[in-house]
Amino acid sequence: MAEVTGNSDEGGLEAGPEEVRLLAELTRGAVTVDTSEELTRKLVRARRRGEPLRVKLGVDPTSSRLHLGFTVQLRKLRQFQDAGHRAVLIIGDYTACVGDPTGRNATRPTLTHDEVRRNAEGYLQQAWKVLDRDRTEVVYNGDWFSRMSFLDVIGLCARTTVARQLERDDFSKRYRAGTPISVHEFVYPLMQAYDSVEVKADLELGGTDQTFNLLLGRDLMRQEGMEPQVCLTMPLLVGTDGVQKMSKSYENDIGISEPPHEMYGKVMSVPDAAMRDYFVLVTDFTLEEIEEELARGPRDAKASLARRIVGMYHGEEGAAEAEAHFDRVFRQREVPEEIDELVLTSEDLEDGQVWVVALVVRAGLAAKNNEARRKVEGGGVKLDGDKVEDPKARITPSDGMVLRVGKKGFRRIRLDGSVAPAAD
RNA sequence: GGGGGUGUUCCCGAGUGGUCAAAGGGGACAGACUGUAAAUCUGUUGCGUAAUGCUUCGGAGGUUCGAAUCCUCCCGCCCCCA
Repeated sequence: MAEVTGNSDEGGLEAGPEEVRLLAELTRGAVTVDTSEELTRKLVRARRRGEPLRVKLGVDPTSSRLHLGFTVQLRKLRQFQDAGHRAVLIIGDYTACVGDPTGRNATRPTLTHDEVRRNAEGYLQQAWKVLDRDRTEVVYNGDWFSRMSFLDVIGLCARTTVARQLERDDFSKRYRAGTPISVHEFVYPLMQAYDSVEVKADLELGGTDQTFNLLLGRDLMRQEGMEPQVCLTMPLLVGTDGVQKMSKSYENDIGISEPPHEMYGKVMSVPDAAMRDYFVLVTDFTLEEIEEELARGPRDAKASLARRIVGMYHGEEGAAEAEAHFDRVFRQREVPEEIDELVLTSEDLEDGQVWVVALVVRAGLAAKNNEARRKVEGGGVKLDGDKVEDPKARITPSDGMVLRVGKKGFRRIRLDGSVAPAAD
């Protein structure tokens, strides 16, 4: 929880009970607030003058998929909106081209500007599931960066030092390990910091990994003679592996636009130890409710978590269906209600038969024959519930037969008109 | 500009003339078990209806009966000195 330090009455602005309450609410879940005094002062002033605070969140649309990890910041931003403040969502169309080096052990692959703009559209569509669109100002940082001259860029670079950058853990590790650090990676934090100057941010939100970038924003604003922004950092949500932060590149993410049963299953695959973080960071459960849920035991608590999360993005009904599907397929090991069909034509058959391995590949449940063969040998392939153990087996498919590969892969076999009903 | 390193299968990382499709770990997939796609344990993990088969070890040539391993050139990356 955030360390909330004493209030300040500097400038004759005294914090009333309203600010005390707001401060506690708005900093809930935060790891650090630099600084609480400044935030209090800003909140008081906002109330006095009736001017909402400008709360900045920068996102680099490196992908058009928005996952639960991002919603930690988005939800915090939403909280500020609900308290009457203005969300300034910066789409880092330029910064995404540079690539944030934070936490990386290698240079990020860079994207083209077009790819980024395209991603941004899909990204925003999903962001509106969390944010209040009417109170959000969307800006692209390419608007100002594209107008800067090379001299302007040099000037920006002069605002910080190499030594300061190298103090960062990720850079110093890479430097010591002998992995490359490109010069443009030093520029990234400066760009993010400069965004704050451009949008006159009162506060910037970010994950704890963004601390360096956020604090540099304060420096830059001060250098510009502006009131520095308050920096509020949120914990990073771990991915489905329960170890690394959620990220598409680690393939441990849960996208908020994924189909309900996929989402439900992924939440259920989160290790028990990470459950509390999920409850706290991405759901509306109150802290008391969370304790109650956890007390019900890991399986039930996780099911409840999964239902809530799916419900937030797919509605109650979608969540209920996802849960029913999960219970049926994974708890009772039964065939799901709805299965994709695999239509076989006479071209797939030889004397009315198919080689199992070929069938599995044809169904798209294995990429290569070898993979399919291994699954058969490992006992993972079943036809109408009967295990097929011989990888050389040829089987006679019938209409409506169910092919199962592993725990998750199902196909209902359909024979199209070109296949004569089995004569033998 | 000078000197020294390094590039391996999805990733990390061993290998230094045949016994190498290549140790080990991670990941992934499958199985058992179960409380779930948790945890734990087991197996598999280049392609191939499998054959003394085919294609891999940055790229192109070469030496050799035989190379990931040796040589030449090229490309990428890292370090030190200047």
